[in-house]
Amino acid sequence: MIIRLGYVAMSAVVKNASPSKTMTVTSFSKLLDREAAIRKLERLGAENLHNTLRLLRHNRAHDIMVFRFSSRFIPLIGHEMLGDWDPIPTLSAEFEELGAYAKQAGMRVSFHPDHFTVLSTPKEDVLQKSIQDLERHNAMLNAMGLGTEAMCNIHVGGSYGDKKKAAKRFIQNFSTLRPEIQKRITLENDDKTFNALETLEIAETVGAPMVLDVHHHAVNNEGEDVAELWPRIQQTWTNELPPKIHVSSPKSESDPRSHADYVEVEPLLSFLRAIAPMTPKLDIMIEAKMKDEALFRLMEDFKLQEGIVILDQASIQL
DNA sequence: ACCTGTCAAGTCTGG
DNA sequence: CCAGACTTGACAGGT
Repeated sequence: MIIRLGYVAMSAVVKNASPSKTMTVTSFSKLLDREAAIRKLERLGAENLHNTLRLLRHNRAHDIMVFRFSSRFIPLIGHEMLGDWDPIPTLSAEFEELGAYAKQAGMRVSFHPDHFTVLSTPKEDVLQKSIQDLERHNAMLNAMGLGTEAMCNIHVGGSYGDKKKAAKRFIQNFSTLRPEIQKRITLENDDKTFNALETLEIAETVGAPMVLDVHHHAVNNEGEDVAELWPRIQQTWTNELPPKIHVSSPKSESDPRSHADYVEVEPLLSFLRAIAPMTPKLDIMIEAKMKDEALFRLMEDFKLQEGIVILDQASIQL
């Protein structure tokens, strides 16, 4: 099994390279010249995209081929206060440069619209905002010139006291999305509501690939053996992409759901060894506080293990 | 330079 | 029905 490691949005190594500089509504409102205020938002967006390009260069220098973009590239995008302001065409040159770099380097990039995007919601306004959010993420990927291999990972959402009904609503709402958006969605099990098996069943129904979060599974399950679920999870990856999993370690015994600074190698390795015989390729997204620093430390830990071939700075063979 | 409270968005819990 | 927690990086305003 060939495994590639990646990390999320920002670097612990590259300094002053935030991909999510922002502006609050309060400070935007204080600016008297609205046009100038909007230009400022666009400048922040350009800066975030430029910093992200710096991160991609850093990634390439360290053989990191898997990366998730920040969902906060453009401050206040979608806020009702800004009406029909559409900064994506304004920033098309920056988006294009970023996408071209990723594509040329053969990197796997993605988005993870955050928990305000909920397709299981019973509220029409929340649903519409969620769809708009997905549309914006899709538009950014298109502006980067990337195809449907660059995907948006989301959770199923809340249960509203009746998980079965919520799941049905998710499936119904998903089916109303434009096909282009549908093709770009992956579904991830969460740490409180929709567990791995429930998420898998929904993913199978709507035909979306499932991203397994091993840590979420550890804190939200009904006794399922995740290695036993794996063949079904893997089968949701019908496109050419290798399956992707999320990996992190619990912060502490008293706070098992929070993410630790680094990733424990042992529990990860036992899962990887269990699925290796049936999995030719796997991409791992590391979700640790120390970001790429955690990735490098995990690689050091892999080097000390038996039966692992180190392929380069960010990938191994097992 | 450093510290603390606050922040667009949604959901859930508890009062 | 409403306030606060959840979670997170970064702003904003203070010293």
